[in-house]
Amino acid sequence: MSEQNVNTALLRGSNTKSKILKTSLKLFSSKGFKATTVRDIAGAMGVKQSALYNHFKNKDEILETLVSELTSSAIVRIFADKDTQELHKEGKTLLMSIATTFKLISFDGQNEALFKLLMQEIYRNERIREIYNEHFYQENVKKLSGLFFSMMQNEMIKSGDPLLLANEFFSPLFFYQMQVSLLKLDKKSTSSVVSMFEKHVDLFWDNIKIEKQSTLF
Amino acid sequence: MSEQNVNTALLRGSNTKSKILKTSLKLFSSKGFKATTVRDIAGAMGVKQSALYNHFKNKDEILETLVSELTSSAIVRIFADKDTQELHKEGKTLLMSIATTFKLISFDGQNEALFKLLMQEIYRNERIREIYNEHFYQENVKKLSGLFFSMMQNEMIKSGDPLLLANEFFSPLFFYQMQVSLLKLDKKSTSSVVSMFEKHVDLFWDNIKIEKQSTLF
DNA sequence: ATTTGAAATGAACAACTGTTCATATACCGT
DNA sequence: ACGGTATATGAACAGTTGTTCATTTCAAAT
Repeated sequence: MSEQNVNTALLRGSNTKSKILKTSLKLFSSKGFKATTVRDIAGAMGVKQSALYNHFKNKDEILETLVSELTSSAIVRIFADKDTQELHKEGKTLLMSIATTFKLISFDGQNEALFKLLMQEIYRNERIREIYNEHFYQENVKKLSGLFFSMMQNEMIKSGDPLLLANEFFSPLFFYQMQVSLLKLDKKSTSSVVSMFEKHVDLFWDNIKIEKQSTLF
Repeated sequence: MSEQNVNTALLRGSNTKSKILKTSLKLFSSKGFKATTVRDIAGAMGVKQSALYNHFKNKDEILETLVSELTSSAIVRIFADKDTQELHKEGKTLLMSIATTFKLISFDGQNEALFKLLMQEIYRNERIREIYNEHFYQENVKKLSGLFFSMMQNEMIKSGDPLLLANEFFSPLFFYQMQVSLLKLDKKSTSSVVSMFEKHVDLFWDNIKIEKQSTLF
């Protein structure tokens, strides 16, 4: 039975490995890396602690693997599909879709956990700080900056410092995302913060757009 | 010798207690609470671990005491001296002084450590989350909101949603403050971020102010 | 000089930590 | 059916953790 081959091949090997990663991410993101014990992880997946050492050299390697996944996660790839294709969309629509991507991250379990892991370990783990800074912050702000520069040249928005605009557009989105993750921790309502993502884009666009009425003359 | 009395009174009792707090804050804010051992704290102040238990019931009580101090720290009291007296200042000047307060926090050792402690433990410590949310976020945003409302009534700025404006003014300041603390960790230059505090106020004010030229007619 | 009380010490504890390793188990290709 | 390989187990380890406590130190008040 080749079908069973495939099944068991998936069940064996990499399956428990990915289960370890999944369980570890859940625990690390809620208790923190240091406070999570190897026994916690094993216990949560109904296995003895020594079993984990068939898949990972040690506890640190589990974290390192999770951190590596961060690079390819949605958190870091806000512009993933967008970027060039949608560049010719109406300006505000593009900004809104970026804001929505931010917003949705908070409501996907995997991404939310990765974000919480990032926030909790960023002050202790130099590698995480590096990924945050280069991939999450710098890269996205640079792309935003380029986007605003194009918009200025196309006379869609007022001219100014594109990098400043990028930072001012980015930072509230980051802040609201953090607020959502904090509110969800205490099971509080997130609705008022969630609406801020769109309000931010509305206000931001109103402030930078070139008024159409002046094209009359 | 009454002079010696005063000296030894200061040396005894509360002095070692405050030294424990100072040392603990330094260690907690750089390694995290869980990763800092009682032996670390005692060792850093040249004393044996058991000595700490004459001043605090346990390790948690040290953290709780530090967290309590948070409520009265500059981090939480952005509006401390400002508020009512300066309300009649020119609008932009007031906003700029608030932004400067934010900026200066990152460059005062004590406040910087408290901010890092806050950021590192906010996902694990419910009390810290509560203080952050009520005193640092809600309270300041509410005050900002009232400020913008007054400015709208005095026709200093365009009318709109004051709470939205407050959030949009607050969130970049918070973000830049976090950026500074992260850059300083890796001993990187903070100059480009530091200049953002002022640029933020400049741009923000330009967007909300009522153009003076229209008062000509 | 003696008493007193607060603060520091040294030693020890029990619990918990990450990790190792010989052994057992289950499943695959042959 | 068999042998091999990957994975799981049980038990143990050495080190670290927070905390306790009887004893000592030492300056202040009597």
